[in-house]
Amino acid sequence: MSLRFYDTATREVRDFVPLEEGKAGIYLCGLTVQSEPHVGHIRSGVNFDVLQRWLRASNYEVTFIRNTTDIDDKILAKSAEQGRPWYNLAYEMSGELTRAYAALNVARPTYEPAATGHIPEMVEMIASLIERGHAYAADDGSGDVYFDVRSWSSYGELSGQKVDDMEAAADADPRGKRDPRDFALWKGQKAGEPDTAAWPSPWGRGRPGWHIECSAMAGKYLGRAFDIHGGGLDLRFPHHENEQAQSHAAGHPFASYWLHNAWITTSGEKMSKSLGNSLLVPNVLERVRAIELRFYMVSAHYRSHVEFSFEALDEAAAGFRRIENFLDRARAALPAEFTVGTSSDADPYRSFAEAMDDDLGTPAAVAVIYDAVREGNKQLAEGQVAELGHTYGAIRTMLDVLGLDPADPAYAVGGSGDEERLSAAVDALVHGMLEQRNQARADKDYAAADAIRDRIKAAGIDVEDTPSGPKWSLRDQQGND
RNA sequence: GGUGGGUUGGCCGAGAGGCGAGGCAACGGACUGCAAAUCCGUGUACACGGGUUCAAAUCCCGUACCCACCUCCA
Repeated sequence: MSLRFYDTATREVRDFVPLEEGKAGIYLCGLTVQSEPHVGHIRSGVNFDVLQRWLRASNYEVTFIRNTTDIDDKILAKSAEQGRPWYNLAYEMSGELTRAYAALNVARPTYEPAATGHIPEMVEMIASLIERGHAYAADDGSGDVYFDVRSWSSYGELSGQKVDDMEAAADADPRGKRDPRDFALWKGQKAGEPDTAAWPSPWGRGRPGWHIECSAMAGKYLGRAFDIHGGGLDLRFPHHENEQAQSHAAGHPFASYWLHNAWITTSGEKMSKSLGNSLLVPNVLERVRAIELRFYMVSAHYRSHVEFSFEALDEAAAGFRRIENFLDRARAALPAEFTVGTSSDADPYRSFAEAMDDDLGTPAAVAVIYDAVREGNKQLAEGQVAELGHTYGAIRTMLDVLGLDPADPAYAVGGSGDEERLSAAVDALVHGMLEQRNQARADKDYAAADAIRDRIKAAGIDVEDTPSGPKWSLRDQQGND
C-alpha cells in the first residue's frame, strides 16, 4: 500500500501524490510567541516532525517550513501588561519554544520565517487581492483592509460551512466591514499602539492581519502550489479557511493536502493558555525525560484527542524503558564493531512502514516495535547473535523515524563534562561494592550480599544480575502526585 | 442555530463487517540463592435501544452524555 493521509479538506484518506515526484513541501502553522509553551502547544511540532521524518525515511526530499507569528493583538496586549516592548516578549518566548522543541528532538525546519520579516510580501499579496476585487480598504479612515468574503463563492469549503449559516461573531467590531464575516488583511495603527508595531503600506501605517502571513510565506518558500499544510485542529476555521480563500482568490493553487492534529486536553477541557504552570514543557520535563514525553505523544494517533494525565505519562515512560532496556542489553551482547545498517524490506520494518504509510499510524507502528522487542529478547536469551543484530538494527531505525532513538545526540544529557566524570566516579565506586557482593555470593553468604545491594539501593541505584555479571543503573524517578 | 469529532477491558490506547493491535497494572508458571530483568500463559472490552446481515465494536435509525470550531487558540 502506498502512502496516504487523511485530508481535512475532502474528509477522506487520500493517496499522497506530490506535485513533484520525490519531493514534498510542507507548511506548518507554528505558534504565536506570546507565552511559554505547554505540552499541548508542542504536539503539532512533534506530530509534524514525525511526518517530516517519515517522508525523509521514504526517500522524499522534504522542504519543511514552520512559521512563528511574532506580532498580533495578544502579543501587544501582554507586553503592555508586562511593561516591556512587544518584540522583547516575542523574542523571549520564541527562545523558550525553540528550547522545548530541541529538548523533544523536533528537528529544525528548513526555515522558520517570522511574520514581521515578511511585511512587503504581505503588502504585495493584499494589493493583488484588492486589484482582483476580493479585498477592499475600509472607507472609515481606519486604514484597515478586509477580505471580501461575499466575493469568493467557495468561501467555507475547507471547513464545510456555508457563509449564511455562520454565526456572526458577537464580539467582533464591525468597523468598516461590508460583511461581519469579512476578515482583516491589514490593520491600521490605532491610537496607543507602539510605532514599532506599525509598518508602512499603501493604506497607511499598520500591521498585518493574522492569516495573510501564512499565505505570503508559504507562497514565498514553497511556491504558489505546495503539498501539505498542517496545524492544530482549531486552525481549520477561521485561520486555514481564510488562508485558503485569500490564496485561491489571489490565483494560487495553494495546499494539496490539509492535515490537522487533535488536542491534548486536561480533564476533558482544552488546554487553555491561561492554565497553571504544571503543564509547561520545562515543568513536565522535571518529572519525565524528554524522550519519554515524546513517546507519550507519539504513541497516540495524531488525529486522536489525548486526555493528558501524569498517570498515563508515567505509564508511557515505563513502557518506553522496556524498549530502552532491551536496546542496552542487546547492544552489550552484540560485537563491538556492530553498526546499525539500513534494514529495509524485511519485517519488522516492513510492518512498521505499512503502519506509517496509513496516515501515520504511529500507534500500530509502536505495537510493531514492542513485538520486535519481545522477539529480540528471545533472541538475546537464546544467543542468536545474527538475528539479534537484525532486530536491534530494525528497532533503532524505527525509533529514529519516530524521533525516539535513545542514542540520538539530541537526548544526550548535559553539555559539560561534569556529568560524565560524575558517572565515571560512581561507576568505580559501585563496581568496587559489586565485587565485594560477588565475593559474598560466591561464598554463599547471601545475607552479606543482600546487605551490600541494599546499601547501593539506598543510594538510589538499582542492581540487576545478568548473565554477563551485575549491572547498575540510576533508579527511575518516582512519580509523585 | 450551523459544522465536525468522540464514548472500547482495572487503566492508557489502536482497529472499522468474520480472526481478541499493543502497552501499563494484576494473577499463574519458567528462570534466579532471593530479587530484578526476560519469556510463556491468563480477559468472553467496545455508551444505550432498535434494525440490516449467515456474521456488527465496525453498517443503518434513534437516544444519552462529552468535546471542538463558527473571524486573530496548537
